[in-house]
Amino acid sequence: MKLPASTEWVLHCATTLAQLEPGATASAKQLAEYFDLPGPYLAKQLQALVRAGVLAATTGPRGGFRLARPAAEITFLQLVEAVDGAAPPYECREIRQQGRGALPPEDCRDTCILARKMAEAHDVWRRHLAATTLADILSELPPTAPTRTRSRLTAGR
Amino acid sequence: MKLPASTEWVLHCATTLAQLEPGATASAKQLAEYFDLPGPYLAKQLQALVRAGVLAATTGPRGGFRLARPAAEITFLQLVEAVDGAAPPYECREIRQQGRGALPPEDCRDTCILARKMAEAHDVWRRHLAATTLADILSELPPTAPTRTRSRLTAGR
DNA sequence: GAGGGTCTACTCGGATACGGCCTGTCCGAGTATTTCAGG
DNA sequence: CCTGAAATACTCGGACAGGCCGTATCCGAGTAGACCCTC
Repeated sequence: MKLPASTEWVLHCATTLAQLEPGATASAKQLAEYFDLPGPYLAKQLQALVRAGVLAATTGPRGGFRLARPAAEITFLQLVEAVDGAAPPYECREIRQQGRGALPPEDCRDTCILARKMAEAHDVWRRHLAATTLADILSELPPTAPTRTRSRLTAGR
Repeated sequence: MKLPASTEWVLHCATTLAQLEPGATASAKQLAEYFDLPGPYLAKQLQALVRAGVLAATTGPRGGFRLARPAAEITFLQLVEAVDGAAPPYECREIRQQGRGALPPEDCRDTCILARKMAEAHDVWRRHLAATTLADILSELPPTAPTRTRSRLTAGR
């Protein structure tokens, strides 16, 4: 069970975008240089965030990405599932109904207990990530962070 | 973030072994036929459980696998991490210290807030899986299950 | 000086190769059982 | 009938290929801005 490395990228990029003044944008190239990441591949991940409705993109000069909603309404779960997908890690393939020990269908009306326990754990994980928003992160940053971020980000403009 | 398909296999196999009488064993071939799984590959996963100290293996005729400890002391977490590894899914590569926006080391004494939040979610997940033991599963099965399982399992002996 | 058209340069968006891990398979080492011969 | 050893068949254990997903890269379509020419 491994999350893509791009998960860290989008979390940091979203935190960075949340520090811009409302309406301002940052291009994929700027963000890539800000974190020393492969630019085109980072752009691919940011596109996924646009498809998920978390980011909004504008083309042309001075264009780029910005948050599609207030930072308080963007959760970690939305960011993670945008790049990794929302499929649960444990997939029940109903092996209890296969082979010599196959259970009869009438004993399988309810979902498998094992699958249910695994799904519960996944639900706890999702809830924990859904409880944290970008606004929570910003409130824990030093007050001088946004200005520093903005200046360093636009240094290569 | 995806768990191996063998996760489901070992959960079901461990539940099956927990239904045997104490000291009895079941071979990889028996378990494979019981669930219609690829035998050699299943054996590979069961070996991982042996290395993790969850199962004990005895060779020779009438040999096979059995639980290394009472069912009440075997948690889902031990089973899952035996086949998938204990590495956390989110790996912080400290990209905050790279590129144009690199933070100075004195601002990075504490672990990254993003990594901490992700680690918390992973901890919640692990705790939930650690709270469920094989004994809990057995208590939710119908009382007739163990005898049925034993007879079906040894049918191909 | 003001306005309109064109031109440019920069942006996102999707389609295309490479590498690593999971899946699946095989064969070899070791051992408890079984068998059989001898006493 | 009992004892002992040897043969045997069954088990686990680790080493070997194939396929799929994540990683990395490229080029094309579209657009907002800037420039310049004209009135």
